[in-house]
Amino acid sequence: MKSKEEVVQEFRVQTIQDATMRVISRKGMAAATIQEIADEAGVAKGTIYLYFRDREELVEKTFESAMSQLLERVDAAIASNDKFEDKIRGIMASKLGFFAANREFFRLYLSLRMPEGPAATQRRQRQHCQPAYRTRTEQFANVLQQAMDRGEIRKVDPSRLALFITEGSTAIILERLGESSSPPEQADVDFMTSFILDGVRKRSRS
Amino acid sequence: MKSKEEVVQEFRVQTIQDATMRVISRKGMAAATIQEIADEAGVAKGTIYLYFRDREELVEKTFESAMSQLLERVDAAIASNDKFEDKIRGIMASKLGFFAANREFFRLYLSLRMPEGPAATQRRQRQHCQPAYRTRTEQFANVLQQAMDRGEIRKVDPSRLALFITEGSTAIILERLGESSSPPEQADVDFMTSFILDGVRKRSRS
Amino acid sequence: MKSKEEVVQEFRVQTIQDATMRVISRKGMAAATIQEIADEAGVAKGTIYLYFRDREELVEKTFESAMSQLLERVDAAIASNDKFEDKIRGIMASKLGFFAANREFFRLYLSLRMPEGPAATQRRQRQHCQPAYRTRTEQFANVLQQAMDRGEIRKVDPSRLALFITEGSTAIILERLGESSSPPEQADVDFMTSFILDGVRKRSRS
Amino acid sequence: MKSKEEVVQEFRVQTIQDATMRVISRKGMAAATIQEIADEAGVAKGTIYLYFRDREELVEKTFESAMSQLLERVDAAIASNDKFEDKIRGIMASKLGFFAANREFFRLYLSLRMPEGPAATQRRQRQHCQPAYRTRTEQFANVLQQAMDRGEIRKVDPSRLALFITEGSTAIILERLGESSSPPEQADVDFMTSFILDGVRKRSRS
DNA sequence: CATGAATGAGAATTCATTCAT
DNA sequence: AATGAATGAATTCTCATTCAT
Repeated sequence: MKSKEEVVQEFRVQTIQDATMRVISRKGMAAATIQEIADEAGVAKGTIYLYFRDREELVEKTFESAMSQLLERVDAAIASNDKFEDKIRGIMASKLGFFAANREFFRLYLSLRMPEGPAATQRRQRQHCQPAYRTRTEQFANVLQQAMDRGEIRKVDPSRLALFITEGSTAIILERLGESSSPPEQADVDFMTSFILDGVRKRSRS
Repeated sequence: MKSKEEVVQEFRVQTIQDATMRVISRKGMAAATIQEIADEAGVAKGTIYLYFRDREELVEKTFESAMSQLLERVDAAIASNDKFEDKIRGIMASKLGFFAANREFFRLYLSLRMPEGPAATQRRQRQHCQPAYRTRTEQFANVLQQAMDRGEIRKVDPSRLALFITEGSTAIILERLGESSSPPEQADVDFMTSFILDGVRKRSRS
Repeated sequence: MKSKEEVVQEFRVQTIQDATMRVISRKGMAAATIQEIADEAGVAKGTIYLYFRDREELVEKTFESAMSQLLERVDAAIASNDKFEDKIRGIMASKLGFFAANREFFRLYLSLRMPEGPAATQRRQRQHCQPAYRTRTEQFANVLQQAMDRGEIRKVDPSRLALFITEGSTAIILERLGESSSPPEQADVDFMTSFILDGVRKRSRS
Repeated sequence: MKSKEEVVQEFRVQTIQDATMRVISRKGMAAATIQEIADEAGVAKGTIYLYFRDREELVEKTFESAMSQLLERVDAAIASNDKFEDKIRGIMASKLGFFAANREFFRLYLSLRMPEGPAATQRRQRQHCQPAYRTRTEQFANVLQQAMDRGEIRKVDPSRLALFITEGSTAIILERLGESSSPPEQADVDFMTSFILDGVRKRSRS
């Protein structure tokens, strides 16, 4: 049972993280200032530092929090007993749906996925965040591995495959977010699933 | 016929752009300062402003310049009379080879591919740069369209397909750059080509 | 007769002042934050403001409170009917003993002795505190004056003399506090007394 | 032979250090902000960082620079072949004269002499500066030691003696600076010299 | 009374850009 | 043309002080 303080605490954290996401979405990672995030959240600058050590932790935690929501969705798709095709379909649909509902998160996602240089002990951002991205890709690689073991798909390097598909689908999402009018989600899910499974080669009779 | 001044001018521009690429590669977009770029190029800070209006234009021009080199390579692959599979193979090989030879460029590429928000009046980056990226993807979409017209591949939305493949293969390159020892380029080219053409579904008899 | 409220009040004030002294001792004047003082005192930040107008008053009152303890000791030595040499000895011993027992106070003492500029509208300190320091030196000047009047010592400017001796002995204390192993208090008391009375000139036969 | 750049460089450094001294004198160590120092020096905030790494280095270098001027004066007095009394007189006169001419420096001197807490990794000030103070006292202790060896003064702990005298005389200077009208320097020099040599005990016939 | 979350003024530092030499 | 010293806007983070609970 949560104490009142904990509830308030969580609410504040959530409010600030939401604001962070919105601001990063609007302005991009580098241009999102603490002041603007504070304004967006409707709190004072100092308040943010009550809940997050510094800018870095704020971004990191915000990312992880949003990411875990995505992972939950994807996990559900993965955990199903569906056959491979349906799993893929489910995963693609999860991603698409999630990002459609959390447009803002997408830019954060992209920002953090991009690796900073090795000597990146710079002002703005370190690498802590990659784990979550890695995790997600590896998790997907596992799904692929299992499908290979069960003979549902061809044997290839599951990591490479996971990467290709993950990023490919991300691009589609990115495109959708930029479009003023996109095709229905289902259409893109179908397109991706079909491409992943069968590629693009024309067959005399499938 | 170029005047001596023009030659010097071009040489300076090239020197500065090369330095820009190296520095962004090393430090990442946000941490690459004009000072460091100037040092790397062996010129004074002020000199950079003789050839580029501001930091933004410098980055943009640098990107476009490098991009056009990539496009040249890819164009060659596209222009060939090869059948679709070989074109894909050629395109993938071009990309892999180019980025392997220009590791530095890759981070710049990633930095700029990421769309900045509409209200992007930030300190360190705006969005002008997308054209070149768009161009490349559309160019690839054309290749796909032609292959569809010739009946070499199934009919799907060529833009979506181009995006998926472009980003998917980019991810593989990114991975390669991060690995201490990668498989031979050829292996990854084969993997990608095969995946693109036939997907991953196991077939009773291919 | 003190009411219960007054007792509680005094207790709080004392607790907070003690904490203040400890924290300033540990961290130095500039780095002693209200938060840390509150933590040390085991009260909430706000509580401090119930008993002290602001940081400045807190430090000032703390200083004066501790100072009055020192004055009490010194007064006892002064009030004795001893001859000058013994008074000096007593005063020196009081100071040494007091600061040895209240190491923490010493840094506060030093911090506040230093005069702040006239336009001292600073963040962390103003000048109000000098009175107590002045008082002590003047009190000592009186002792000297009396000794002069009684013909026990030579006639010189008593204020200058008081200053010189006060600060000189303070330096010895400061040194003692910094040493890992000091000579016995008595040795330093003797040294100082002897120096004050007879100076350092070698005499053929004293 | 100094190049023009070096001259300008030194001039800037000097200008900034002078301003630093004035501001610290006016406002005290803790309240002297970079902005105010910049304003006082008539340069922009950023310019200061062209010549000093950070606030700490600025204060430290300023202190050392001024200190070395004081040391020069004192050295001259020490190096003389005068007998002990005259050396003391010379040293006292040097100090008095120096601080009278550099009133501003005095507060800086006091600020830095005061030890910061052991855990003093704080925002404002570390300890680097103590060496210069130490040096000066030790140097003086050497003078005393030599005088003892030559039998000019009694044998006592030279370090303790040096401390006492150094701080005692500092207090006199401090007092002079605070007075609206002080006695002539010579009077205070005489007073101190006489006190140091002969103490205050009244003698039947000297 | 006591609390401590919230506030926001203020400090240090960085770096793109300008401009006199 | 080239330079690099100077600039100052912008940014992060701290902490004394207030005030609703």
